Amino acid sequence: MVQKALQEIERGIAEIIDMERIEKLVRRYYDTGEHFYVKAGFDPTAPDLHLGHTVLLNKLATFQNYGGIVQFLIGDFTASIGDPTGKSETRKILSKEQINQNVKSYTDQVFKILDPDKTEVVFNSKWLDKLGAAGLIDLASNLTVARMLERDDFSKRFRANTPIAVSEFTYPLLQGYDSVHLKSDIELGGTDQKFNLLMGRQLQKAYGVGKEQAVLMMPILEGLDGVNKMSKSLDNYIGVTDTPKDMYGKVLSISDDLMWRYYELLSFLSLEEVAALKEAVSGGKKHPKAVKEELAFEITARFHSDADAQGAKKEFDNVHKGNQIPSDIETFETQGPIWICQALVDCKIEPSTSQARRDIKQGAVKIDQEKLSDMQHQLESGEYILQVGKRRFAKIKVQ
RNA sequence: GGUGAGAUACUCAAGCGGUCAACGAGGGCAGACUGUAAAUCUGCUGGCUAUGCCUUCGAAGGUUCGAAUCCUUCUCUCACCA
Repeated sequence: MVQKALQEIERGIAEIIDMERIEKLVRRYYDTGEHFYVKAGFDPTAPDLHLGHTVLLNKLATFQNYGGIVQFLIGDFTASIGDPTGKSETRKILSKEQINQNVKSYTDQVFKILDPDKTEVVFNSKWLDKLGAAGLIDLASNLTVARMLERDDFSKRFRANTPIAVSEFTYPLLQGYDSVHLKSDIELGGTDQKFNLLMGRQLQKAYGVGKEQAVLMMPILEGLDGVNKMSKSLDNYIGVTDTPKDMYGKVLSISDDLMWRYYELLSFLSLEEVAALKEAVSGGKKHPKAVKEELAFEITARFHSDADAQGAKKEFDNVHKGNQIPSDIETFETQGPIWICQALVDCKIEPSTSQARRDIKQGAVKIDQEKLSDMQHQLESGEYILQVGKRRFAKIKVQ
């Protein structure tokens, strides 16, 4: 039983520090029923969860099955200060109301995956507000600058002569201090968080908490482009609240290589089953697209329903195999006659008339499935389906 | 505090008085090929019913017929020194 639990815990992880400790905790749970605490920190600035987050959340859910109580930490303190990390992208300072609102939509989504009865939502402003200057200095004395510069992110930027604000040095410290306060047994995070996660261990020791948290790192999920990490700001994400149609379509748009990565990190199929699929594809027994469809279906069904996934698949096949118009395109009304470029902008499928002209020039614009070449074309009264490229559609009613 | 270097479009990065809406690369969009995949090839990539006009090269002023390019002040970054 314990063996099975440990196997499941280890699946798909990138790196683990102090596995012995995790083993002890799980074993103790089976022997005595005593729970342990698993911490994971979240930034309240981005309330829209995407599949990249679910990699971690799924792992947290696994721990809940084996005695873990999740400490769902909202980093509201840091968010209210602002973070100079992103080059020019200065983080907006959030108000309390905004944060609360974000957290609500956050937890609504999170509890689709996590068990609310085994989750404690905590805010780090509760103890960090009280830390004070003296506390911060005391905290900072636990760390040398040289050590701080070992962090990958910092050393790179230091060498590249890009600015590093002194305040940034405090983030790892504060994150580690959270672990001190919460007396966490295990902390989960992405591999990019390694330094910060280890800081928790170090500080727990320094502050005599009596335990040093084990650290478990999940791989970073690549976004749709297959290169960068999945993130909202890069617009290469699949949101857990995406419509079934979008979700299905987005999964199918990833490359074949990336598909295997998604299978590994997102699918609930056993590793053996995935290996079998891989074998079938490389042996030519299965078409990669068919395998990708299965994945798209699984993921869509998980966040919506089987019926929704069915519908999404049908719609997709109609549009792309049958070359039909999607069923749910937006309709706009306007007065005619209207210049085609203006109409495209009004329908929000082109950002500017300049861009519309360029696309017409390249033969990317269609009216009722017919390619348009006349840039000066006027739409008379009637109803038209406008299309730009393969995936931008709109219906327009001209009076 | 002193000295020096720098800030250019989504990102990196040329340009250093007119020919600059600004080389090049990446990214993005589109076309061909496909499986709305990847790879590859091609075109486009500030706005405006446009062989022209308008707004852009950290900010504000100035010199000039003319400035991203020269001068002044300011803001920010980096390096060395203290």
